[in-house]
Amino acid sequence: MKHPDLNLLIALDALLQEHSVSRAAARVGLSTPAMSHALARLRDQLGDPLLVRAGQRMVPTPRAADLQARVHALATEALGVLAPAPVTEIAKLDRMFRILSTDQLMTVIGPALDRKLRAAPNVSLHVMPPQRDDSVQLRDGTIDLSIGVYDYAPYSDLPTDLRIQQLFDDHYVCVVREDHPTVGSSLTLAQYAELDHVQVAVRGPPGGYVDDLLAKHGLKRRIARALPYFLAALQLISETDYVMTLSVTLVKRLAGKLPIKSVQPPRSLGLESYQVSQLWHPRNDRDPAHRWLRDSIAEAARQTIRR
DNA sequence: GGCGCCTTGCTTAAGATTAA
DNA sequence: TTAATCTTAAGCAAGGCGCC
Repeated sequence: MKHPDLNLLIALDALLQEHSVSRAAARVGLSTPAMSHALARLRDQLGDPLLVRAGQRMVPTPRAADLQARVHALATEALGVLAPAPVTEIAKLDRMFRILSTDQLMTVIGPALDRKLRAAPNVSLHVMPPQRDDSVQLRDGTIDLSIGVYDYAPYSDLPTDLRIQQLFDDHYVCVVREDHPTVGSSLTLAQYAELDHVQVAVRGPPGGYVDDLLAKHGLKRRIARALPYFLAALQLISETDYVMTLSVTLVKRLAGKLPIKSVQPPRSLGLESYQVSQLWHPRNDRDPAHRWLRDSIAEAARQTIRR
């Protein structure tokens, strides 16, 4: 099926608005002959002269006069569809963003992010726990953005169709209750392995990175309690003799708010630092509102870590 | 006759189609 | 996939038409 040339719709609109080939040409950025050719094609296609000479002027035929309002509405709509997305006024933005993040990261950057988001009073934020594989929901559009640690499996081979931006570097520290009966300011590897552990297992069953490192030393720890939330885990730590290994930025953020103390993990364990990043689907790359959200998160992270 | 506007013929470039 | 060919639309130059 041969489709009509929709450029002719724009040309016809200009001709019916201007009642002049030369002015219509100037209006759409064509030469006069080019517009004249377009008028000839329109005449041929519609079987009507559309504009006819009346002295030095061109006047519309009844058919053209009848089409004028419809053509103008269609041309305006078409140009609107093809125009670049309007610049978003953040203060007037009315939208809900859905992001995946742990309570740990929201505790660290949440207050600073909230201050940023207040620039858009009608923006709301729905934070949900991370999934086994965040990329699924990023791809299908059910979430807008994911914040987390993506430099380990299953994300070490991050799909190339997703965008990632590093937010800040973090490393591990151990915490026990302030008046723990056996733990001082540091831990030996043997002591670390002997203690009962609390682990926050957000994405799946307990175990993982720390256990893999212990296994290299022929050691194994007992995970006495596995919880989905960091704050609940820390509350538990403050009232028991368990030990927990977690983000130093979270521990700093909560300093003085819980009766816990941070303890150097055993150096020989080989815990490495890691990067916290935000992840999104490229369909949102050029969405001004989404870009504003990403910039707000990045700036909130910078402000929080600078402290 | 001069001027302004539109049309027409020709050339060129870009995109589409077809064949190898 | 590439090259050749065809089609289409734009611009340039020139001519036609109507008015003053």
